[in-house]
Amino acid sequence: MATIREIAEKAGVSSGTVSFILNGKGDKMRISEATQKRVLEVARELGYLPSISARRLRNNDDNKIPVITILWTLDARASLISRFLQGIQTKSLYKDGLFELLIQPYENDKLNEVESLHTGTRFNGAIIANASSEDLEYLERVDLKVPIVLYQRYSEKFNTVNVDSFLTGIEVAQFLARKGHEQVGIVVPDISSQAVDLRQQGFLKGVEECGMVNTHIQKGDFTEEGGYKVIQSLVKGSDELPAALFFLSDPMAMGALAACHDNGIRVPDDLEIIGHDNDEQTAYTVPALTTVHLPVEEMAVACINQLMNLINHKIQTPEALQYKTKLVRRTSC
Amino acid sequence: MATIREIAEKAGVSSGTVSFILNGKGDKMRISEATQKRVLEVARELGYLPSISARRLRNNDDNKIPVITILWTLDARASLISRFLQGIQTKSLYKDGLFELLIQPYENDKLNEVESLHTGTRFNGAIIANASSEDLEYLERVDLKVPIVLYQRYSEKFNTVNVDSFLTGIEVAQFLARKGHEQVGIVVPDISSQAVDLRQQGFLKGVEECGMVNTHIQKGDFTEEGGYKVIQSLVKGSDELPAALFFLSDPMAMGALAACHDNGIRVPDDLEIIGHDNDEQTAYTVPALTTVHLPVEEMAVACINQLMNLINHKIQTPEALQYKTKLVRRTSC
DNA sequence: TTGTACGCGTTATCAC
DNA sequence: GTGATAACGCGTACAA
Repeated sequence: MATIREIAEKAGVSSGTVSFILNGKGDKMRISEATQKRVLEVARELGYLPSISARRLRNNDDNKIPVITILWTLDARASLISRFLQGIQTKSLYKDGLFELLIQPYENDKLNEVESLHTGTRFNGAIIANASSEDLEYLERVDLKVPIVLYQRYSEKFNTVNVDSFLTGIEVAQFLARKGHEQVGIVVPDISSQAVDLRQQGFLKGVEECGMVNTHIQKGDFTEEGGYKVIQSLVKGSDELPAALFFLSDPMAMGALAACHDNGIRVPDDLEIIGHDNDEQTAYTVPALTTVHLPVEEMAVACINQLMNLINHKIQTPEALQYKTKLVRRTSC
Repeated sequence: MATIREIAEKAGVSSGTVSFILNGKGDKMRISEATQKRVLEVARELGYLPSISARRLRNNDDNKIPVITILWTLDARASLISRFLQGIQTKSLYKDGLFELLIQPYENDKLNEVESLHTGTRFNGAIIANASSEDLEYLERVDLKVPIVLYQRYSEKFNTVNVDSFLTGIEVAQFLARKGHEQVGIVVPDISSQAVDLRQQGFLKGVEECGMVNTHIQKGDFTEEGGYKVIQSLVKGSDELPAALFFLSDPMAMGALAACHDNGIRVPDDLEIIGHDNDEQTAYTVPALTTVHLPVEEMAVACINQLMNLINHKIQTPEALQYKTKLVRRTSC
């Protein structure tokens, strides 16, 4: 809270002297031991916290390259950020030194508490990931001072990098229909998400169009445990199991695989399971998980490029980039 | 690159006018359409990038609460950050609003390229995670302008939050000995890491002390794929399999589980597998993975607390906090 | 629309 | 030997 000048006054020296001492240049500047000690003491008393922006402004290491921030939710989905970063890394986008990258965690549904979106005092541009419906509505409503790219969400107001989630749902349904299934189900993580909603709608539409029956819509926590519990409750219930279950998140599908194993349900013989995202681990589950590949890495690169173009005034009106998902067939389905 | 004043000059207006226009207050300030257009045009030409530190300094939203940065490597271990964040989140440390948290990715072995450690122009304090031996050596050598806490590393120069990795190695060996095994092996990720080295040394020491024989020291990539390949090469080799294999990383152990399944090696009957870290997924592998619990969540909280105390001048001399690992018995071993 | 004081740490110049 | 003074970086906002 205290500034260098307040310390100076209280210690009876000049602000320059304080600066030297606080930066360990006291000896070099031949400032007496006594003064140094006194100043350090006062700084401690006053709880001195250096102003990093003043330093930065003075040092001129600002304003050369833009600071890009990824706003990522601080919940179970935090683990998904690693693929996003890998995408940025492998394209050597990062090494070119054209921007500085930071990740800022925020609480789901509380994007409105990220004030720097209005003040513009933290970054030159932001990629917003996993925005909940509430967060999205907030974004539509307010005026932001900083260019933004939305990842995996759609909006007419902003630049977006997305995938056709509705189509994905349809395609998964069609895939299951081609395999000859009649009764299928879907498991949905209990988070508010445009992408999840669309996948579900697409799937249900596809199921109907293909003449199948959707017997289960289960909700659960967006974790392995959530998926595990879904299977447990299905087993305990009296209902017949569907032929296949589409999990809208890989971690949930992995939990389900474990639950099937524990309950003696053979996958894919007794129940087929299909996940979504194609997380790194899914190729190494037992049995290997069939899942929908989400091109996270490419989308990450696209987000950065879009944002850089926005920051560099190369884009005027919002663009919506669309990527394609792809079914990865392994053994669980 | 261009400042507001340069734009003003080129557009033939004052800097205040430019500021108003660039912030969308042109209409409110009743600045003519023509001028607004001209200024916007010049700003685009000059590639104007607002100085966020100047804004921040002016807005006085600096200097209230400290900015804490987590320096995390931008490699396969990026996924491990989620547990670290969960620890901070659940303790509501984050919600108290006593600090601002950022994650800054850096390249393994290139901590020296993170200049803000010297300039102090980005954050008030940093938690450094996963420092490689090279990075650690660098830290020992240079003078930093910012308080630091090392996570999972030990150094006399800095505050550290750690675990006794050597002891962990010994304890795992003793555990295997108690199970009556004679021939065991260890699988090590090929990254330079103090913690990994110590675990390995401890394990080998323990193996010897317990009268067992270490038959394999395998290296591999720090990923599921790396673990998978280790098993593959063991299978192809002519050597007999050891009774148990200690993987120094859970993802590798999970890959190994998959490889065993694919090669008809029954776990734990033919080969026992034990991992390290107790990642979220390990409870849901098939079979469930026995592993060493690393108290990441508690350590994360400790890191933040230590760093805050450092920033608030409450700690003078380096402290080394020590946490305990714990074996989590499941079915793979 | 303009002029300008301000926020705060840094450092080169100057003084005793 | 010890330390003071003041210009500077750049966007903001208020008085004029």
